[in-house]
Amino acid sequence: MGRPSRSPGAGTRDIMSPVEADPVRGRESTTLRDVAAAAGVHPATVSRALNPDTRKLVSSGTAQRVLNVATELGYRPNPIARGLKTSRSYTIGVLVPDLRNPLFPPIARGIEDRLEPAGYTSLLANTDNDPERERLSFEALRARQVDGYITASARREHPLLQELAGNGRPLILVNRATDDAGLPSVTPDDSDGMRQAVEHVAALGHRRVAHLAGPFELSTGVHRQQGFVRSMEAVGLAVDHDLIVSGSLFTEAEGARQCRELLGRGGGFTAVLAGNDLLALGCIDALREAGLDCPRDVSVVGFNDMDWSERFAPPLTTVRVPHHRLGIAAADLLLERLADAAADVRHVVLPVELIVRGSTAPPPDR
Amino acid sequence: MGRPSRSPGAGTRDIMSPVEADPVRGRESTTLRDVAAAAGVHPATVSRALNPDTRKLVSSGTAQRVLNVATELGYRPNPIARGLKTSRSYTIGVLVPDLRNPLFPPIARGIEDRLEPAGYTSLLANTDNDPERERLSFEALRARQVDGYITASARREHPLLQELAGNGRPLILVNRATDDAGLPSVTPDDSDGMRQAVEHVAALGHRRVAHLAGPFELSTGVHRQQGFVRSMEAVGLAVDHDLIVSGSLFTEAEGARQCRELLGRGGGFTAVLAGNDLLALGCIDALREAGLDCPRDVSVVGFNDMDWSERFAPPLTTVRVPHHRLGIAAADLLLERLADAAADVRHVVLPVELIVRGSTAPPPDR
DNA sequence: ATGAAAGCGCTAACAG
DNA sequence: CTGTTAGCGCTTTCAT
Repeated sequence: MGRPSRSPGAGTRDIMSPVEADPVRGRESTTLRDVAAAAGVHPATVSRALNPDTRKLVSSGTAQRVLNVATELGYRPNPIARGLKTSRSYTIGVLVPDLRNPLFPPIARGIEDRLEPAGYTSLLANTDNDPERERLSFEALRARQVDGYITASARREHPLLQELAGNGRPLILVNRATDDAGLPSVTPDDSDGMRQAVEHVAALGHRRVAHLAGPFELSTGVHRQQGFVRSMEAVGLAVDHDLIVSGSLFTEAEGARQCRELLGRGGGFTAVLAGNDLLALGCIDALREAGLDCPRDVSVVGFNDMDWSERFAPPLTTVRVPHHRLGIAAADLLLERLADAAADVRHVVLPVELIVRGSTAPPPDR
Repeated sequence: MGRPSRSPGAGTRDIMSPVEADPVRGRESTTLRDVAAAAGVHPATVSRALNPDTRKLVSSGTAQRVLNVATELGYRPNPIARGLKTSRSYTIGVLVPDLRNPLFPPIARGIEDRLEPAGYTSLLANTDNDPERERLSFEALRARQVDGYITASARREHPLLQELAGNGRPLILVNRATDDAGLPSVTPDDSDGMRQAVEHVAALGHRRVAHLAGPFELSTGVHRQQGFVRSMEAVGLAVDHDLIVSGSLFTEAEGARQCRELLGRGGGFTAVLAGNDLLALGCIDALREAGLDCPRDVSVVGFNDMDWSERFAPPLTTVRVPHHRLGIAAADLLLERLADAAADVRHVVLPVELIVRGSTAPPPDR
């Protein structure tokens, strides 16, 4: 307040509030035309002066003046109008199965962190892994004229995504990929994560190692399972197919069910590598139900390193997936294709890291 | 394919693919004009026929025909163009401090769940509790012509929000409120939650009860603190101001710091009621550092019932806040004001419920 | 009940 | 360098 630094000689209209040029009904925002009128130039000139890409088309004198007038008037370009003309909305659609799954907030955040400096905003939609809902969400986003999509909802076979790929707007897959390599993707190194987990329990002395597989229709489900099988062989452990139980969901309840099934098959395992953390959590519950302690009787390894896994009882040994960076990388890929629609289709695979905590220990003595 | 139901006499152009009227360059989507041309009516008529609110202005015959043609051509209205005309975007801006804070995903999800059936999409932005970032986010949302805002980022004194309130677009507060009651809000019953927590530990036999307060500039911080003081008095326990330690953040690190401060003051407490779960978690850590066990030596109660609190070591006794419903209610309030800008400013307070788990127990014997 | 015409705010040729 | 002229796709008077 009372700061004197206002340019004094801005004409003779100092009787009016200089900034509030609008009539009383007020809320109409100032438009390009208003700026043009105030600066004494044509609207098109204002447009050119205000857009960095075209600014060089206008004399730096007028450009400066226009800029000043614009800020003075508090001019805010209307991207809707611009979008109508340019058919770009500077909005991108982000689809996730469910934001409440702890995996997705960091991914979404990573996407936003990368997109925002580039002038893009993201429209987030939850699909609940429901194809119908997903289709609707894509429609809604498409209707909003998003410039591109990033989805974390891919299944290995996913006709809808194929279809969208030909749609004209770029589509990036994050966390999960389709079998068809036609779509750019950013995924964690699932099989290497499993390798680290296998080597860890093998080093602890476990020989009978079980795997709780994730859904087969998801890349994360199969890649981790494949990684498990291959790494077991690589470290010279027998792969007993009775010790691999398939799952249809990545949930705690499913993990518990799988674990019970495993136990029902006769058990005899001392370590369980789960397809993800929720499965691992459910597994630990089922073990406890059966009177088995983790890690004393059975070691359990998760996958993802979801938030607070270090606080669980026991603290979870798990493979850390850099979800935030997954989001950043996906946004990068999208930006790349937005700039050049013919850019190569890339598949970025991010390294993962085993975090050893309290849910793994040497096998019990015989 | 091959369906015969196409009006036969639509000219003589049956030599062209009937559906794919677009030239090969294809991806131009079909517009109102295309539908009009195909239906043999004026674009304005199509507009009227397609909009439920104006459909009655057109004969049911033409309306039906237009509708058919529209679906046949796969017509999708362009909300951008419509928005330019009507200055409504059917988009609402949602601001949260950080999506990675487990509080906010369920709120965001609740908002989406309620808004989507009403035809609205939400634009989500993270503010990191940074006023500058918040201002930028609001600008970005405003620029996108959102029809309204819901923010979970309110501080008790919040000039920016006051300012926005007069902005013409409705603004709803969720989870946290401002001191100024001028803005509609949906909040948990913070003081009642504290009452339940106080009564719980009192019933267990605790007399020396401490409070780790949340940030004073947040309504959740003060209301819980006030609830603490009042309820302590109500149950006849002394409020020792040495047992109330203020905090400046809702984080685990801050909770640990507060707890150490409490310990440094001489201790003598047997229960700690934390301003939220993260504070409680940090507190338990600091207790452990000091060689104290929760709940054997000190009982701890959190606030929020964040996901997986039942899995922590020890499972957290905490006050459950219905975050998803908070989001739904906030969306309701917004919809209400969108329909009637002069609707009363309401303040919805949602009930909360103490969930007793393993972090509370009777005080140790002397 | 429908058509004509204008325009939301902006950008993109095309002139000059 | 800057002004003219259209027009993005839709809605809305105003006529008819």
